[in-house]
Amino acid sequence: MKKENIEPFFATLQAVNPTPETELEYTTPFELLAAVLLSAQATDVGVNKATRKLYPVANTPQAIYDLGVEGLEGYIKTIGLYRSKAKHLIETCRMLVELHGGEVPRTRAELEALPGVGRKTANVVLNVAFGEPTIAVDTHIFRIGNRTGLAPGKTPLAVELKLEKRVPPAYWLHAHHWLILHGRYICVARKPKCWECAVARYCDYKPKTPAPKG
DNA sequence: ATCCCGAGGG
DNA sequence: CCCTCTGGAT
Repeated sequence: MKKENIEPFFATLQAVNPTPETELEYTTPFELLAAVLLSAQATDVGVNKATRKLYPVANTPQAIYDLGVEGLEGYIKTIGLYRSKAKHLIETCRMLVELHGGEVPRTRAELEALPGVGRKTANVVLNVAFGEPTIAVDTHIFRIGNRTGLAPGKTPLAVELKLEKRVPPAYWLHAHHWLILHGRYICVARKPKCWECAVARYCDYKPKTPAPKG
């Protein structure tokens, strides 16, 4: 993507969706952290389905820790990778209680020290819960960065660093959600819907399949 | 590089 | 059937 197209690319996404938000359901920083941890390689719809049952029963580190691994598994078995997620979330809850007074820490280092929390999850929590201008690179954003030529890179971290170089700082705070929603509904993995894409004119990708009839 | 791993869509 | 979904740990 040409450098001069980056500004109109984001200005257009902003016009389409002025105030983008996560579609994960949460009411506290801890509920958000747990939901994001559970969302790895899973859809937000599937995560919300589980947390709607879990959070009324247990929505604090102590309460979820008290469920135990097998108790927690009962609530999240419909989500992929549920065994490792249950194990990690229980251990994360224990650390939040013992090391952080039951609160969600606000630094990247402290977040990434929690089991099941890597760079992407930490970036989402810093952005959504604490308002920091991080750009979390997930499967959608990694795909869009490479497909459009906005921020090509061989790893998610490389794409993230390139985004911070090329995206105007004014767009950083919401860049993650603009890109993820665009990836979820328009620039989808298999057959991107270029015929209804608002930013196709700025994009390097040339569609291989025509628009469906009707 | 490989493993984990259910649900939904095509 | 195969692919994908807001990855992280080993």
